[in-house]
Amino acid sequence: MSHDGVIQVQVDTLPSPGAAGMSERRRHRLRLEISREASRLFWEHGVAATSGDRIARAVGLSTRTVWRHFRSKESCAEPIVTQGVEWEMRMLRSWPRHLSLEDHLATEATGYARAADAVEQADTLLAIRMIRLADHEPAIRTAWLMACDQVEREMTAIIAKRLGLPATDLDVRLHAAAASAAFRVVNEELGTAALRGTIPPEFEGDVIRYVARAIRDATGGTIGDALTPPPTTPHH
Amino acid sequence: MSHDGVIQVQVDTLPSPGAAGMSERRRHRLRLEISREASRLFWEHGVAATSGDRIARAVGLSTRTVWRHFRSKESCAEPIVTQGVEWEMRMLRSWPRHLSLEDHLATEATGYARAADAVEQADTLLAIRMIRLADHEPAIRTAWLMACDQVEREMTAIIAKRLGLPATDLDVRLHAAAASAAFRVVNEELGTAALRGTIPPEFEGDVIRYVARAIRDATGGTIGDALTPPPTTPHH
DNA sequence: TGTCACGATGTCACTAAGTGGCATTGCTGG
DNA sequence: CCAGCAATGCCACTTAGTGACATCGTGACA
Repeated sequence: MSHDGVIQVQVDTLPSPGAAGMSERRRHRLRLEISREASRLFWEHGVAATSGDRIARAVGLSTRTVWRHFRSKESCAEPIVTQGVEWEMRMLRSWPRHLSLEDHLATEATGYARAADAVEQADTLLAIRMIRLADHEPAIRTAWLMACDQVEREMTAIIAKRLGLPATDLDVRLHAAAASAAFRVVNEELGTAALRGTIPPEFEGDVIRYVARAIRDATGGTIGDALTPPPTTPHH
Repeated sequence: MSHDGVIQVQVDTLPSPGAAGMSERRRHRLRLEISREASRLFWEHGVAATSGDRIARAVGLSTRTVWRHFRSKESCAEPIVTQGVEWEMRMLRSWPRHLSLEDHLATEATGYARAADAVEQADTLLAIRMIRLADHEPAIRTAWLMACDQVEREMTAIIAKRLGLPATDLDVRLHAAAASAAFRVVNEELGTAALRGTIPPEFEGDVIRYVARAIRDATGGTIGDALTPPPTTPHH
């Protein structure tokens, strides 16, 4: 694999005119906009009944341009789905060494709840719907699994850094895989719950603690504790 | 989702003429045969350069028939990939309550090593190659992730049974997800190692024990121990 | 201000992935 | 030997996705 066993797929963007091209930001926004319309159409009419043409028309672009930004119809769902887990990723990325996972999640989550605006909330709803669609639409499931794949990569980097080990270390990869899998399951559960309008009993009271415990369990207890401030004492 | 939050995708077979049609066995064998040729071609020429026509010609069928058995080009890789993890699934399915995971894997693995014939070994090699191809070919990665998805389902059922909990239980799903993720990573690592012809240091001596420990860790220690013979004492 | 450069988009022709419909084959029980 | 039925083949068709080239918009610079 790319470098010693770490699976590395170019996830979506085409050969990426990104570097020297359209500002990353603008490109990203456009992709997101297309993804919004695509997701809406997928949800309303199903994937099969939503053609590339229709997506393009909905967003006011030529079909060709849509294909310039997405390699396939399904992948149009990816940005919305990815964004749906982005804040969780941000949380993990900003997890300082001197906090336990529970504490960090708790502080971040409250901050986020305040910050979320209407557009973000609508996007989150779309993301949830896509995850749910993934149930019966294999094409969308692919997008969801790809997003989870991304999460796993991030998680690998974070865990590697936290333990002071290389990202190729097998234990690191195992923990990252297990932790992100736990994350995925909780997300699926939360998603369906949100659509049903009910909260599953396990989450009563405190989702944060549940997530933190899930990750702690999935990593055999290795990931979750606060580490002593000086960055030289990983206890592996 | 299909029934309360458990993601359930019809993984590959078309609307399945299976029930009243071609004997399951024959259908399965044919799919496997197509998958063999497809995988070989994917490996030798890449996915993009392998058309449905070519696969059909290679296996001696009309293109139309190939599409009758597979919903997409990529999914042609699935049977081979799935079969690559099948024996592991068989192992887990046959895990009796009174053995620890280590002990069970140890006994089963030796039995399997003896039983594997030439065709099986060739298929396994193909499977490994597909997993490796998944690195750079998103289409194939999908197949691999789908296979892992299947493993997770099986794992869910097994764990549920072992713990005496419903398969929809959140803890069960979390453990299953974490365990099968660990499984996946080990498989990826073993695959690349096998192609390199070297054995990663972590596996020195005893892969079995490593796998067992990985699963034990990923489930926070819940899955792995022997349970006392009477089926009424899950210690959760 | 004009124009030059360049990247994004549009247009159109084309390849290839799948699907629907119907004819043909081949097996199986009577 | 025939009736019936599932599997396959064949052909026409739709649609996802690409390549090549024209056009447009914008920003830098004389």
